[in-house]
Amino acid sequence: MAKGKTNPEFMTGVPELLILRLLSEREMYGYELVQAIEAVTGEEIKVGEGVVYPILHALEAQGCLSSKRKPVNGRTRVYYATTAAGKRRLGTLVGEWQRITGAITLAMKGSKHGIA
Amino acid sequence: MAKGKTNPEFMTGVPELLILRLLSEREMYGYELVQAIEAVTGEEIKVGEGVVYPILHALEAQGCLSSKRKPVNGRTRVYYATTAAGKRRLGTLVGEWQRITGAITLAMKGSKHGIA
DNA sequence: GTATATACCTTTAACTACAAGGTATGGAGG
DNA sequence: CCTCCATACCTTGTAGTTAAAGGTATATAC
Repeated sequence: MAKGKTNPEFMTGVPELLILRLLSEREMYGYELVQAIEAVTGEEIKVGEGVVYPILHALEAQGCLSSKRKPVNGRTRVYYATTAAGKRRLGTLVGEWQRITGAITLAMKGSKHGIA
Repeated sequence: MAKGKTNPEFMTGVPELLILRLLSEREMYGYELVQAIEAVTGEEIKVGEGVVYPILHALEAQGCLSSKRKPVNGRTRVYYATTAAGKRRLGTLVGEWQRITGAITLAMKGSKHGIA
């Protein structure tokens, strides 16, 4: 099936980070997360449902998320919220993100392609 | 063989970015790059030879790098240097990196897990 | 002579994002 | 009524990537 490029540069772990970040503010459902990610990143990052749902299921299986089904207008929504383990996981990911970005910024210094 | 975790968070594309960045300053050989990456990132990022060599070969196949063999003390070193295409590729990657980090910074704002 | 550092390389495994589909309901437009 | 689109859930298959673990070989140090 898939023809387009997979695993684009610098995207590994980003969907999980954004999902945990958004759910740490308020509970949301999958379809809502897809649009919320686009919104909070200024339309720069877009993830499909095929990315979001597997991550939600995996995080729930790990105990990082809790879910509850809510019927709304005949449709069923599955709302997810972060657990204590989920907040710890988010903290870990944020730390990793800062570690990597810090290292890259350091490595890029003093170049015409420099970042900082 | 492999048992440990592969594809760690936020690392996709990072080795290629660092390799192109280092080679844009001066020509280097594979074994040297492994240690240089560790050095310029303040020991935060370490990549093995099994990561570096395949990337060097792929970039050369794409015309982003040129190579020349130099015998040194009985051993053979393969020095790589960036071509014009390699510099363009580096520019693209840096742009992507800034786009993603900018988007994440935006998304993380106003949280206790915030970045900026 | 044995171990370590140098220097090249490949193979295997695990993970991940993405595309492309599939199912189903409700509302709007013709 | 019928079609289309948005909503809302989901799975499957593929390609690309890193990392670990090997394999080969030479020079130097102990």
